[in-house]
Amino acid sequence: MEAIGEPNRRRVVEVLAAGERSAGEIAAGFDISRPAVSQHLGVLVEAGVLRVRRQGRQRFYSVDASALDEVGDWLEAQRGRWNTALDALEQAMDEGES
Amino acid sequence: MEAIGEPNRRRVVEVLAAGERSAGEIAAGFDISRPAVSQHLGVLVEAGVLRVRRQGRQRFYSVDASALDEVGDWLEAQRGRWNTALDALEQAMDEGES
DNA sequence: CAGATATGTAAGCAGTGACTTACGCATTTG
DNA sequence: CAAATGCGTAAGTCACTGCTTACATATCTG
Repeated sequence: MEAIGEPNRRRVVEVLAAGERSAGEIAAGFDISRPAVSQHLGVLVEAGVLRVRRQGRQRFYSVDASALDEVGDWLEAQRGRWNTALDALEQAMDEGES
Repeated sequence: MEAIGEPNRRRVVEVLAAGERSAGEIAAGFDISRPAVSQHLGVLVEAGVLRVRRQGRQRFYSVDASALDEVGDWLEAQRGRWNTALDALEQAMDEGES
């Protein structure tokens, strides 16, 4: 789930949150080249965050609903790590201020 | 505040949460070389997360209490970014499931 | 069928960041 | 004062990652 650490990929997810879009439509909203976006899409699909639906010569991407949980868990894990440090700090500070 | 994104640096903060330590003491707890730790310490000081106190030939590092807030803010900002995406997603899912 | 369209893939470049070794500088110690 | 100790700095390596420019592939369209 490290896939969602990249800003552009986060944006892709945000865009797709509004609904299914074709690769071209998605890429149109970015300044980077279309292949670059395509690569990001590939990473996200690989990570299970997105799904692809082929229709004719187009490919429609959408967020995999089940990924919601995973993303949430990942977020929590990230938070948890820091909270470990923060908690220790706060505690130390409180004690030290005596 | 990007400084605290690196795992080893996070560990440094955790270690220092227990109290002030000399550079050598800190480095002893890591597998990487002493200079590498020194560099991490430098970054953290530069970022305002740590303070240094020179005493003789030793340098004692400790967490800067005021950094607590900044770290917290940074964490919140990170969360916020993702929540933007997550909120949109959840909303879209809820609507879509009709 | 030939050309256009929609998209992925390959290959390579460039920036970044963490790490290592080597070295320099101050401070303590015998 | 010379050696030892505690650290930081310099310089260079390496891996990773995102980007770009070709190029390949599949599908429509006239």
